[in-house]
Amino acid sequence: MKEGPDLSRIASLVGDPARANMLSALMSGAALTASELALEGGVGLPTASSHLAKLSEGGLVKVASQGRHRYYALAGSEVATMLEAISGVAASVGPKRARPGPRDSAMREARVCYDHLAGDKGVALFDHLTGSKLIKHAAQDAVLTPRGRAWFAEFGVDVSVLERNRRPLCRVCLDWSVRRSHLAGALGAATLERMFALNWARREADSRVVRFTPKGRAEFDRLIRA
Amino acid sequence: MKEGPDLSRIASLVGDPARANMLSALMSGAALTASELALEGGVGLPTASSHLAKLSEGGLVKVASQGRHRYYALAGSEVATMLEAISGVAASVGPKRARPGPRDSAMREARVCYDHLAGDKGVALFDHLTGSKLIKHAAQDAVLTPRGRAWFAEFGVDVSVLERNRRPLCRVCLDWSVRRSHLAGALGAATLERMFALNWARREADSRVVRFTPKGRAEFDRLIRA
DNA sequence: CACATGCTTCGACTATCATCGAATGATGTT
DNA sequence: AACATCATTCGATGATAGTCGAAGCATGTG
Repeated sequence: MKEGPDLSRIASLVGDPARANMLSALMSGAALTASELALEGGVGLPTASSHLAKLSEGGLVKVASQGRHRYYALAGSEVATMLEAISGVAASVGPKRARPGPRDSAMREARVCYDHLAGDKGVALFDHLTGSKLIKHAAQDAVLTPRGRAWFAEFGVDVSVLERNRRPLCRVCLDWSVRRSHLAGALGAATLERMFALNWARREADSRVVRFTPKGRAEFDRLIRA
Repeated sequence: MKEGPDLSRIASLVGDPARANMLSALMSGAALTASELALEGGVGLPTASSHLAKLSEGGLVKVASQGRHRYYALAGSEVATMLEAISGVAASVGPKRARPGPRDSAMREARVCYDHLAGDKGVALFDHLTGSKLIKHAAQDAVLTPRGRAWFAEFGVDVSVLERNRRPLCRVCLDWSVRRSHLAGALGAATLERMFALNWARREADSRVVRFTPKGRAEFDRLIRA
């Protein structure tokens, strides 16, 4: 009863929510670790590992061991094209967003993407950073300008400390709710952390939603308007 | 934990083998009935109905009631594009045909596609029909030439009887094993039936495989070589 | 009106698979 | 060498979803 080019084999790999989220995260082109993908998928580490084994076995992702990390990435552009095509159908035939729901709109406004800020707020911040020439955006990466370094220092993020870390300072991430980029990497993480420390926002329990306080919202607006 | 454009929702629809086979069958562009799709999917009628309800609900297929038949077709070109993209990945990353298995190779050689002959044998027949100008192939349909009518009469198929039926005489169907067309419609069905009657082949139990007898194989070769 | 055909719904069963806790392996750090 | 971190494997559990038989609808035919 088996049929030709195994459509269902590939589609069922994408058909699991956790795996679909992982693949979406990899659509940015970046290579992510198993732990990062576990968070993206909203599952535990063992589960994620199992999923990644299946994706790898199925030829959708490739893995590169590097130290004690294992970096996963999409296997090729064909896979990315396929995911885009599926997204297209999902968006067109599945408005399904009849009643977005409170949780959903909150996710669109601000959410955690691994450890940095995504959603409208994340994109707004990124736009300001590029618009004011505080960072220079090039392809998958971005570099901090001298003025940007000062700007972050004033905000309370010590860039020089971050640079001692192995983790890339600036990364760019694409999210689904807006078709735009936001800041990732060590700097993105530190920025979100700083916002939490300043009590501008806090993370909702058991969710990726970031909920801003009224004060935080005002301060944030002032920050990116300056 | 829900994510953006619901990738997994769409992909899981395609992720079931029965549904994937149904969708593949619909890739020909033709509208098929629930019964036909049940055969394509290799499942019973109740199961197929359930699947079709899901596909319809999910926006992948549209349905048109016409008398006591319900004709299912792909919802749009976007869906077809997506299926092609998935097929592309399936074909490229999933040769997976390491050990095709006996059943599989038999399926490739000759199988029933609803009620007509598909696989290598079906394609070979179709090639002969077009090559010898016995039928003229145009898009989704085909028309029988006068010489073709005589050819089928000699083979033992009375075309004029078939024409009294409501069912289209000539249809063209695309199959997965070869990327080519074979003959469907009332004429395709009658041809296969005639081959069974001549004892050239018989249908394997609980399968779509058509197994040719040695004599049948020789006769068939002679038929399409003449 | 009875009957046949095509399809859907219902109910029950089953198998597959996603999930996580705990343990193990692998690599880098102190 | 001891420890910490990242990741995988194993084992057990639970839920989802595919499957079909039987019955119910709907539509066409004698």
